[in-house]
Amino acid sequence: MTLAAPEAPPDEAPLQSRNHLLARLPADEWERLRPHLTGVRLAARQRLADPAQAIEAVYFPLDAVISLSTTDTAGGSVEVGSVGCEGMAGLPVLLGTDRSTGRLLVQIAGDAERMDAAVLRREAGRLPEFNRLLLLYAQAFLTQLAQSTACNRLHPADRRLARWLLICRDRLGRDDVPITHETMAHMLGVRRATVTEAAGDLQRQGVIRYRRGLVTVVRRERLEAASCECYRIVREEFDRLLGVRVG
Amino acid sequence: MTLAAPEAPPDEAPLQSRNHLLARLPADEWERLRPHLTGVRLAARQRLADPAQAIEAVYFPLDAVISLSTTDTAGGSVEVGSVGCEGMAGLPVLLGTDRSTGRLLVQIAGDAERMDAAVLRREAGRLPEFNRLLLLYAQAFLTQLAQSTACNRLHPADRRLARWLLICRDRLGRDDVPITHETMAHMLGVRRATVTEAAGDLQRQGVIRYRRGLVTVVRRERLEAASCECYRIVREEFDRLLGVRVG
DNA sequence: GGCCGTCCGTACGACAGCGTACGGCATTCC
DNA sequence: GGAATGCCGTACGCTGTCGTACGGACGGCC
Repeated sequence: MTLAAPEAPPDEAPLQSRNHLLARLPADEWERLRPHLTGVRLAARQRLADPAQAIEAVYFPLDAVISLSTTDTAGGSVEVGSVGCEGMAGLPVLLGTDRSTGRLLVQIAGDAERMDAAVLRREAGRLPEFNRLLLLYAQAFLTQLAQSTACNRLHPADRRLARWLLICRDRLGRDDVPITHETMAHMLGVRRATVTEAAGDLQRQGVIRYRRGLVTVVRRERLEAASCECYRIVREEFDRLLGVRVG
Repeated sequence: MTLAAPEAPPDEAPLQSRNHLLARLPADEWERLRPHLTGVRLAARQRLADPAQAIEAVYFPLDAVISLSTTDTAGGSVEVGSVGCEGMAGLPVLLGTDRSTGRLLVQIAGDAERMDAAVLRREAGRLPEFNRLLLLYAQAFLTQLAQSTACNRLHPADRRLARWLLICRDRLGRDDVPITHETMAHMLGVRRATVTEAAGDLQRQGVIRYRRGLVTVVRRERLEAASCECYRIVREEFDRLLGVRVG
């Protein structure tokens, strides 16, 4: 729910974006970027980029969640990172290439601001604060990947599930997460049955509740206790670098 | 072994660095950076940065190998990425922060060029090609992390060992890799015994040979066949972005 | 030459997670 | 109302990896 500025007619563009990166821009840079942003509605399972394909546009989610996943030739696939209102999908464009490595998939439907890749490249060179913020975000994303690498090796499935749900809740900005066991299994790189068991435990403990494709976080603090430390570590790094509370 | 330019006295600085990033700089930028580089010898197990500590300098390895690893409070630790002559250790400095996330540890002793963090920040802002190359390297490193995240989740220990050995051989630039099973176990995040078994298999197949802390790659192409596809994927991305043959 | 620290081989029980599979229950659509 | 479909619960045997542990071998050092 966006609160329009009191003086402005309700259908005018808001003074500040719901995307945390865009919200931190100084007024002049924000004004300059606004004409290049297009509000779009992203549908669940929509593909925004495929491996080895050119990235046409980058996306600043408002309440959508986009996941970056890698598939191997044997058919296995795992999420390696996710992007919500705290960030931007399409970092390779910023870093100087237009090819995606993984697959960008809309995980949870919602709104986002879209910007042409060419515009991003041009404006990042002209607007110093925009550029600085995006590079800081790249560093935060890198931390997220590094932690996930360790997490996938060291931590059991139930704690990783708790972590994933927390992240998703934060990115989404509300407690109702529309998602199925099947999808979570793909994200975590485990069997669906493993998710069912772990989620069942969490539900019996009253931490979450769910039914047919809708998970509800009931006790956030206990979910955090059930998750591995990777959640806290990455979150604190985002706070430190970008000063955004992602939850 | 560096070949000095024929006309120059043998003890003068070489015309081009053995570090692939530095080697790709145009002459003017290289000349400008050279005074700020200090050749250092890195000893095995030396720590170049610790979690949450300020990064004082970045390193461009010549034939040393530096690994970035993450430790969790339970004591587990895994390598999340490694840096050799193809890159630079200390990306956070480029991206706008001076705090390290993981631990930078010298994996294999060797030479490197050292540059003060402050100098890197300043010169990256002034030398466009230097800046461009470093950002491309950041993207390549990101790909490496993403692939490792998936790899740790999807692939069995023996294939990951083969991959790790290949990477290390490439970064080092020769077939003799001075390393113990214990250290490899730490890097892969597995038991020492698991490494012993997997390495024993490779030795029996004549792919590698080893004795007391020295692994020798005998048949490179068969090692590549034994490794998971992650090796090839990351290598091709490095080639594509930076045009360096890392092996 | 003998000692000792480091490094490697091997073994055994335990267990998390896998692959597969079947059945029940909610929706939705006819 | 009935059928089809998607989603979730549960089960069973299996495999990779773990934790631990002991013994042997190499190499440096006194």
